[in-house]
Amino acid sequence: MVCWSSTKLLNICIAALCKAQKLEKAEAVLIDGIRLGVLPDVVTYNTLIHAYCCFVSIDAGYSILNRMREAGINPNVISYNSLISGATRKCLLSKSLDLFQEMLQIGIPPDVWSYNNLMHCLFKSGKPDEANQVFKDLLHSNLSPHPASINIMINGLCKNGYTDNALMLYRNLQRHGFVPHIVTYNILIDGLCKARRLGAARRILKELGESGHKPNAITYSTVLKCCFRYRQFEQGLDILSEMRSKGYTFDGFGYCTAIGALVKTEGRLDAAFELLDEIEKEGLECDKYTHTIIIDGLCKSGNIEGAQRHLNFMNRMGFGYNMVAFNCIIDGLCKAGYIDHAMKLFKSMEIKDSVTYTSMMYHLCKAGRFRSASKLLLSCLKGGIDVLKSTRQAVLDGLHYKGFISEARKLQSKIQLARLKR
DNA sequence: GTAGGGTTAG
Repeated sequence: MVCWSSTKLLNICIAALCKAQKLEKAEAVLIDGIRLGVLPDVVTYNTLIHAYCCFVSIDAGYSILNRMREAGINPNVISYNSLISGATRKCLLSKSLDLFQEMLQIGIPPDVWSYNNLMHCLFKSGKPDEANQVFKDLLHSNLSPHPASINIMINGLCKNGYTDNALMLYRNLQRHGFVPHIVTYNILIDGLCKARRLGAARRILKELGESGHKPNAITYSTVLKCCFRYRQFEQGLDILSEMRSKGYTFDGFGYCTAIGALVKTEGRLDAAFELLDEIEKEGLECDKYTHTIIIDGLCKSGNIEGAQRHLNFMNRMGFGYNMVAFNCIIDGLCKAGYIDHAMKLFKSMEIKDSVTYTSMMYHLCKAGRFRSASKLLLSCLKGGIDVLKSTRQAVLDGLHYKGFISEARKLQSKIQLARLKR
């Protein structure tokens, strides 16, 4: 009795450490436990398998399976499901299939989640026919499908371009008493939107309203994304205000979707800034990607000072070094004709990438400053930074055009040398 | 355990 409860304690402790990604500590606790006579059980090892699959690798998870066998504990369906779901997450189809097969061979009967994971993995790997076969196997087995099985099917069919089949399956199941969940509605709305089937998407949205389920944050960001994708800006903004008036919950993700779409598709910075205010009021967070889209939008609209101010604002907010924003500002400065200013900023940057270089070189070439561009190209070659072929060519052509033939030849040979080294 | 993504050059 004492032993049983101490194993349970051990498991709670290991589970907490695994959840915090402290795998080494979890292992240490396991070793200490064994030394004190607390025997790990199948739950202990399954917890470790799950954690290793999540944070290390499937192979690391599998080695725990071997360790548990050596300790005289037989793996169960949960051990295998953890491995298969890990493989599914990483889209390792052959591993998923092997594990499923292995499970059957050693006589562990798969449960509905084994099937679900396998279906999901097949869909993610672009094998809808095979996934459909697994679904049929599930229906013919003595197991009953979980609501998630249906969702995985509908989602997989949509993602693989079989929106009609997804809709047919949905209607068919409904006739047989299937009650869709909010997840099902969201999957269908997204799938139909992406397939440009807006009428059908609207019908599902209406059904969702009539079902008694409440649309959630995912529903809204899906619908919003769809509105902006098809340039229905006013409708998108209407949906936003409708949500506000009805007091629906909306998360930062949804706001970011809306802001990004507004700026990228039509340069609607006014509306974007309004939403940014609203995010703050709601106590939600806007991520660095969305802030960077705003900075780029400001640059593209010619408001480089505004972009600079927004970058300063990001710094004050505690966002780290934002190379992409610098790249946007450099590009904006060049396009506005302030190449020297851009060059100064370029030189001050702590970290640069191929975009920084490509952008700067392109504009130097455009301004006829081929020798400066050539210098930058040389430092790219030295630093192993990739540059677009067209930009490389522009530098070479420019040197030729200006009559710097020997410089062009030297550069050409250095480009070839760099290519050979790779 | 299944649903909504992402930033910059050319």
